[in-house]
Amino acid sequence: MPVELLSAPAPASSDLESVELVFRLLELLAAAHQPLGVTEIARALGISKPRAHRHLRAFLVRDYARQDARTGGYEIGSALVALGERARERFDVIAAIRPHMGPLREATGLAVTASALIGDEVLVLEMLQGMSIIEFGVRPGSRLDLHASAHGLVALAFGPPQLMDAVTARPLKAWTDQTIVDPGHLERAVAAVRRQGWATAADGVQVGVNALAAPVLDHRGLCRGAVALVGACQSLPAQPSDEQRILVTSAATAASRSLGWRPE
Amino acid sequence: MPVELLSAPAPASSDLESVELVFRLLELLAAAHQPLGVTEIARALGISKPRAHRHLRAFLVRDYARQDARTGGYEIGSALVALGERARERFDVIAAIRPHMGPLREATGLAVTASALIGDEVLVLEMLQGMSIIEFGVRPGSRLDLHASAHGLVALAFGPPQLMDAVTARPLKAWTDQTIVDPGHLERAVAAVRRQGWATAADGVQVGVNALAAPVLDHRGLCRGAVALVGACQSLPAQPSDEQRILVTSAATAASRSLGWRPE
DNA sequence: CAAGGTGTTCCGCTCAACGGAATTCAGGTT
DNA sequence: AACCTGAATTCCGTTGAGCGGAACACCTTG
Repeated sequence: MPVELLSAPAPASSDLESVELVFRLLELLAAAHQPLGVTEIARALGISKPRAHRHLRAFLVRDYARQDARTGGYEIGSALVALGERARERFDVIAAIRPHMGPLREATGLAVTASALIGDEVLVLEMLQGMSIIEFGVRPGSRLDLHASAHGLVALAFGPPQLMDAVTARPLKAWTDQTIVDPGHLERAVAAVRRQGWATAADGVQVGVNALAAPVLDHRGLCRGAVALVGACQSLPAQPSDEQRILVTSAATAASRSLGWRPE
Repeated sequence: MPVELLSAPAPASSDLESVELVFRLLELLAAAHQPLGVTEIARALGISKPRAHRHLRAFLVRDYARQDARTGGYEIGSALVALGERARERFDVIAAIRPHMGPLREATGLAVTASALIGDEVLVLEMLQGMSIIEFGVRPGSRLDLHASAHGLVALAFGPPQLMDAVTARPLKAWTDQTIVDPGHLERAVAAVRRQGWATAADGVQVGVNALAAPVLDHRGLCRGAVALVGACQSLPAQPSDEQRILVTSAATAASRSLGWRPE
């Protein structure tokens, strides 16, 4: 089972409560591991049974939910698979990285992740499981903290300069006691990443877990995302082997080239 | 660019127009290739500008949309990536098939697709691109016709018997003049698939395109989905090579085993 | 600097959508 | 077979969430 490395989804509110409800219902269905009954759903969302039922019916006609033929329970529908894929495609870095992920996994035996830099967030778009008995990984769709993850450090080092301001504006969350929380310390770490062209973040989010990331740049030299290896500290040490470093950076370089990036 | 093999999404209506609107807006954003302005969106959906704006704001707070910092345009947000992934995970066949897709692609050089049998639909969950210059494929999230695709024939042959009734209840759509449209013909084709353990569907959906599919079965011997190769008829002939057949069927068998299936 | 295009906010009105109650259905249990 | 129990579903009269026209602020562009 993959270790969860994602930051908690921020609960939010707005007017337009009806829209809010649609999203809460979608998320409830997506999180459920089995079909849910109307009553159950109504209770979970704090709404009346007729309301839940009406909404579910509206979900059904567009395939955002499906109804189990035997039990009558409701579960998440296939429309979301298509929609999620469309959303993912839009972040076109993934197309550039994908072809290099498989070989990277074969060569290292470790989990491989690809992330994109969207606004001032690092979003994990794809993951291939490693080959060890105990699996690590980050789920696609997770957002990674800029100061605590290897993906994030790469983004800070090679992404737009205002990223750093956005991060230091808020206090840095200490996921573990190894997480960088001091802005000065972070500046130095990022400078080092910029110099060496890759980042690690041993114990940054989860003790015992390390990642090794390298930036994917586009034709203008802007950082569009990153490729990373993820593994236990024993297989992916804080000082990674030359081989590991070279494999990751050359995968990232290859992906960058297919985005039109050219060295110097 | 991948050839589109998907059946057209059925437009649908229900009461609860507010829910409908949320979905139409999501789909519009997902389909767009660039950020859209409020006015543009309002026009496309046939609603007033304030309404569009209010809805978009509600989308923003939950990350179902994001606003481009420079232009102020709206585009699809990261929440959908996570949601789509969750939806996909739920169809657990994919976890069983995934590990065998990469090697299959390496061995054949063709595109590899994985599908699940959800209710009486075949849903494409994952695709790896082939290695030829011209790419074929089916987008994840697409639904395939049972009578016209290799995935579908496998589902008919190894899935629940009532599937066939569901299919023959409606007239069979002729995608090309090679598509099987006669129920009797379909019965015989399915019987053949059941005997040989794999299916092809040359020109079934698109002239010049063929697929070779084999079933993935669970611990009870029920068909849960399929793995398939997709390619041009010249690289994947109507009568596939022994090598191709063996590669696909053994990948499917391996996936079946990991779902608990045991031979005999 | 007016003219025409954006995005955004305000506010009074209205009908879409709500919830309580009634109804139907499925599956036990006596 | 009759009776229950707890589920899903439908009905319908009521009402406030959310609508749209109008106003506003902010850009370009001629």
